[in-house]
Amino acid sequence: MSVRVRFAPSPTGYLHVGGLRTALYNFLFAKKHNGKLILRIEDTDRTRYVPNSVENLIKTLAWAGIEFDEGPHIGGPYAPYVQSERLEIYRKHAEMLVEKGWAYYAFDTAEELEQARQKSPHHEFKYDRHSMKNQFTFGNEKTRELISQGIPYVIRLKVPESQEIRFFDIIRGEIIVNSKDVDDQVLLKSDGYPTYHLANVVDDHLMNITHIIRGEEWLPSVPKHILLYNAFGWEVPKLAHLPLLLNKDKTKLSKRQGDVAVEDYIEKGYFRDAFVNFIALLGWNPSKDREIYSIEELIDKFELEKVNRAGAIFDVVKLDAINAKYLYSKPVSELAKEFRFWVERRGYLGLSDDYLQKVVALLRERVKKLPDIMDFAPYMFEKPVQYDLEFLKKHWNETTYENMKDILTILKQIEEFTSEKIHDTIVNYLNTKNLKLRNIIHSLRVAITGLSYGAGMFETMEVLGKEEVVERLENFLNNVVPKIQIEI
RNA sequence: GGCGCAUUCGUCUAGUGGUUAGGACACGGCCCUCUCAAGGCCGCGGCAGGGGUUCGAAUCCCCUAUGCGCUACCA
Repeated sequence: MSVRVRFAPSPTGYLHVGGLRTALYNFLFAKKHNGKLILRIEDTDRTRYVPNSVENLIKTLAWAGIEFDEGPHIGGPYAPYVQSERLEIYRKHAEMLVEKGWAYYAFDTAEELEQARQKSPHHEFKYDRHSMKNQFTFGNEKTRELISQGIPYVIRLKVPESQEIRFFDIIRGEIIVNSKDVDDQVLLKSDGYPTYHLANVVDDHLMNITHIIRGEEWLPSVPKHILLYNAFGWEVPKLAHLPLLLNKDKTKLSKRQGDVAVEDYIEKGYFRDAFVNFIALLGWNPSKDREIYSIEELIDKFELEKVNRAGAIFDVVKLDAINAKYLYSKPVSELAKEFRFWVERRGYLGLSDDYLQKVVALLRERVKKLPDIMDFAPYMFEKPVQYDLEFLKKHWNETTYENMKDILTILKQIEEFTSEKIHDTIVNYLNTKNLKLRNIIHSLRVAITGLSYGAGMFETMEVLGKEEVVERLENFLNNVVPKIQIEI
């Protein structure tokens, strides 16, 4: 049978980076085996539904390069792909289970259950079908009567008293759980919606899913699912439970401790391929001495069997390093195109492609992310508004002003304003004064950029252009120096 | 509390009975140098602990510890 896998998120807002990794592994696995990737929306909790999150999810996944073969946005042979549109299917299956004796009606209210839970000291409450309000304690006749009267009810799974449930996980191997530790899970809620467990099992079967690849937090509920598959007489799909993505303190990755929404990282300017590359390597690694992989290579090398079992901490520092590697190796023309988006968003309009290319080429090795260039070197976009006086003080002496004035004069005479020409011109001048480059270059840098750091000074001047450089120097000498004279 | 899963440098990981336990990021030093980077070289640093099995264990088994997850009419 050909591979069919699914990504089944809840529409509760944004796409979590853990969700992206789950989606990515499903995607890689599907592509690797020429299978299909299905998007299924698990919106069975009406209280947590957030409008527009499905559109958002799809958009964000598309940003990462993950496209689906079937889903609510494109349809498919197993539609609908939104669980809230499949309510009758779940009800029918839940009732089928009751008929077969695998499930039963129960009438306990949420408050009653809550109270019962309060009584047990440490979360040790387990639903007792022999003492609470349900089909067994009430009898079939009364149960029918209550239902016909419209009394709210749920349908619960009748879990065997003591039975060994064993299953095989591709990543973790064989796992054995005794059914005495499994609760009589609610399958159909009193509002008519199914719980995750019922909907998931029914849909995975009806949609012919061959492999369930999902987060480790689902591992403890697999026994319930096995019981359901058995009750229906269905084959259990292959299982693979992925290790969790963790915060620095090793708890499950969550808000509060940093950004968890993929959108946050898009917003910060990480490259999609770098981000996907990073995420893919959290919990899986195809080799021992490489970490930069294109999506095609990831697909080619992906193996569920090689996925790690232990959780992985999401470390932004490492992400930055990988993003920087992409930044240093992508073609400048491509980067400039993308850079324009960020630049214009900050309100720097009307810059030429040529200029942006030069700026990127000059500064990309000094930052981690494309838009960081604007923070690192604002002077490439606007005239300096502040000057690093602390730094200037260290390099300024009684002759600096006159030297700089002379340099301004000779710079004006350069016809081809290239970094080599600028360099030679200034060095020649300094030689006549018996000075070294280091005696003037730092002050010059502050005068032109306002900062103590940046790309090579001559290259920077070339990119800024003669007119701009002259203007800045004149302004510095005529207007800035008099004002700051006392301080330096 | 119960059940489950996990445990190799600070972090991501390679490793599947015989390796000086490898790489990357981070960190430190040196080189390069007009600053800041990038790059090159060097260094720091790890098999949670204890028992077995074995000629030999990071690798297999058991125990302990620790961490995490689940324990909802949430997913």
